[in-house]
Amino acid sequence: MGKAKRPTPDRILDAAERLFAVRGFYGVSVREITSAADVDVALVNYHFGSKLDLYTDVLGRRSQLLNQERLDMLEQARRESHPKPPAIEAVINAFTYPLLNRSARGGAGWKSYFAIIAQVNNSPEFGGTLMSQQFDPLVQKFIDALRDSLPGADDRDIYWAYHFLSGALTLTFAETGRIDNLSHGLCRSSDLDSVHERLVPYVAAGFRALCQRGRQRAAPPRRAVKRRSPARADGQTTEG
Amino acid sequence: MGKAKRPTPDRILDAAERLFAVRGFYGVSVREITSAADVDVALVNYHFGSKLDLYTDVLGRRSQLLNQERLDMLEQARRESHPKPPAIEAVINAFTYPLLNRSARGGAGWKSYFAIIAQVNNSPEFGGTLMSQQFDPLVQKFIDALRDSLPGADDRDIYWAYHFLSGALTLTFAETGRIDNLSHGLCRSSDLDSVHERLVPYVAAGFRALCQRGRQRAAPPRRAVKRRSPARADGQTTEG
DNA sequence: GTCTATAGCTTGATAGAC
DNA sequence: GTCTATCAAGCTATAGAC
Repeated sequence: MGKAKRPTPDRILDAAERLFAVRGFYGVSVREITSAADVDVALVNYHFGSKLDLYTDVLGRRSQLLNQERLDMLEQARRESHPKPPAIEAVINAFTYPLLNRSARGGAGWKSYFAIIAQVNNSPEFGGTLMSQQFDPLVQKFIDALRDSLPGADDRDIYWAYHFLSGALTLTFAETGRIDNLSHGLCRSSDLDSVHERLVPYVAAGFRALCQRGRQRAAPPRRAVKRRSPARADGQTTEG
Repeated sequence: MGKAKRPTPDRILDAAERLFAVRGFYGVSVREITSAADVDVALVNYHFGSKLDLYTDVLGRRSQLLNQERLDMLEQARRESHPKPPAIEAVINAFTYPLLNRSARGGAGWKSYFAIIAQVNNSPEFGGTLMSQQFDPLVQKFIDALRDSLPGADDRDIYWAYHFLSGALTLTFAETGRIDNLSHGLCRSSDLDSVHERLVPYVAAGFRALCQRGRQRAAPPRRAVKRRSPARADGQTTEG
């Protein structure tokens, strides 16, 4: 970017984003942030308030923009398939593509943002509140779209299937390098195009398998779902 | 449990586990841990060494036991279907059931342990090293089993599909309460039996969809997110 | 094995000068 | 808007008495 000095609040947000991405909320001190941003310590308090206020502002800055993109893409998918509901692949693509695209090609700031999202989503302390605050209105709209695209599905199956999608997606954002170790370099955490190419069909198949379970419809879906094989090795039951 | 006082190292591990589960490695001080364990501050250093040593010991204590259970279950699935490889449902069940069962019915300590795993898995700092250290030898065996059960599959598809499973599973462990908010109480984070019932068919369908995909040619270049760009509403390809 | 004591720093937050 | 100065509290780690 240009050599012109960015406004102080932006400098603080940028530095905070970069540092929080690696060590999380508690692993970074306000002093480290202001030091990296090359501004005075007191300015965090002046511009943002508490450290937690800064943390939420770091997330909100990009979440807002992102949610608009995803909503636009969902609306477009709906328009294009109207009057029928779009295929779930299109819905899942609208949900995931803007994220993976920004992380892959949006620059270091976006990558840091997504790494923070991965941690927040999996935090017992912040996950329930912060994630819901940033994303739930949007997610509700996607849940509605999935419901339209999966007629007759049980809502509980849709919510859990969404939960699995959320976990797979945010672990991807963490880019921990673990799949690099595991695959001896065959796959790379940073290769988000490979992820996107696979995540959509994987998740779509999962949604269909769950939501078509137990349905006694005569009309055959596009693809038969294989019967589950009960591999309860220890004889215990897992269901109440 | 017995009223007899537990050994100091166990008291420290228990308290550390409980506190790390909520606020993570940096969000908890050694003093908080020893205070909760009702032992002296200096005893962490004496019994474990550094704070990070304690953290890894908290994980190792249960990971070891768990991995043995999962391996036993995998071997049993293999024996039962021999000479054919087991269905992938059986492999995925052996991978996930011991975890979800321990978290659901193993008591508070296990729940805390899994909450820590969720955070570590999604941590750019610890995810690559700590998770690999605790689980990769086991995961390699499961990857081999999946390969046997999915003849002809591309290894990259297997690794990425495993990655998606890992993310879905560990987000479940975090039990953040977010799905409770989202579903207005219809689903509950703590209802791990509902998770297990759905995770296995979901993941199995995802594996099959990925690994049985026709050999696809190179992906088309990525499109911009803007309105005029088609959103792949047809679901034919996921490359957006 | 346990505890006292402490070294040496760092923490988040802010009051008040400019 | 920025900076100096400071607060009261907390931090990890350890040496040394018992």
